[in-house]
Amino acid sequence: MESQDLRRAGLKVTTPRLKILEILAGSGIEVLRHLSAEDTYKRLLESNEDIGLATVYRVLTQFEAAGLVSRHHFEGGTAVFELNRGEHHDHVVCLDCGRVEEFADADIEALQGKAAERLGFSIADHSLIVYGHCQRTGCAYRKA
Amino acid sequence: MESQDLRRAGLKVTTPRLKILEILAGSGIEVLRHLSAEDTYKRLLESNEDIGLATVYRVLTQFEAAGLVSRHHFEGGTAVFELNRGEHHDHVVCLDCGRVEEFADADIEALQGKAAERLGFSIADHSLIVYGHCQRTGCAYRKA
DNA sequence: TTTGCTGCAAATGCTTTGCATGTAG
DNA sequence: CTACATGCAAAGCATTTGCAGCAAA
Repeated sequence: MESQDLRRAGLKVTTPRLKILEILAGSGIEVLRHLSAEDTYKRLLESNEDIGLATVYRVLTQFEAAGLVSRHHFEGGTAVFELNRGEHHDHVVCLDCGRVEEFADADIEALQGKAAERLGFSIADHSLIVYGHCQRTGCAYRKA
Repeated sequence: MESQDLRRAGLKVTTPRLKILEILAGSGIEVLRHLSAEDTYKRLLESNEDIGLATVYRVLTQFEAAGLVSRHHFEGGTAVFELNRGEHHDHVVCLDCGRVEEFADADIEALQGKAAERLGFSIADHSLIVYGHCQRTGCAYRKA
């Protein structure tokens, strides 16, 4: 039950929070994993939920603070959110169709860490995004 | 002469463009290498230049299109610009003082490339930003 | 009941644009 | 002279916030 996650995060269990968590968790489909606030809002409307956009932003921000979701800034001024599933990973974004794929590479992580240490930094976080073009059928239809 | 760079980029040589290029190039000091539009604008005012903020944005955007500068989105909603000096590099940003350091790592580049290819992407670009805390004297005074 | 949540509308911060004027080539 | 640049003010977007009403515990 998702209510547990909310309680554990010290948040009251409310409809908006449950529904948003559901939407983030429900779309197991990888292409739909990364949602903007607006995307999430639209999904809520489609589900006939009467939840304001401001609440969506508030809830997503709280989820982020609670460690339930991650916020990413892919290019285009709009932030996207994704449910945390434990393991860290980086992203590849298709410039044509917006498709987002994930990958994890321990070697890259290690090298990053070394580079930052060499400069006298203790690492708190990092963001690695590769932009490219995917060679998939159906590509380019989402951006249009 | 910097006018050459402008002409080569197909841009008319005007005072705003020259001054902005100067500011970006002039501050060889590494800490001052990454400037927001607002930062740049303030420098212009300090130099008694009567140039509007809108022009700063326009010029920086043109410079980016011409390949003269790169735009980065470090966390915080504000874009920063940096003069291109040929070699690609990544960034480490101090969360306390905002200091930005650069590093280049061919191994990371190669691994990124492989990861993206494995997913069926041809790479166009990428952004790697490490956030951390620098252990420097004077740290934490810039953010305040 | 009490504390914390929500919706709405207004405010914010960064960036872009329309338009009349100015200027490089 | 002509095309492109600039300045200013207004518009645009994504996101945040103030506040009165609501709801979870």
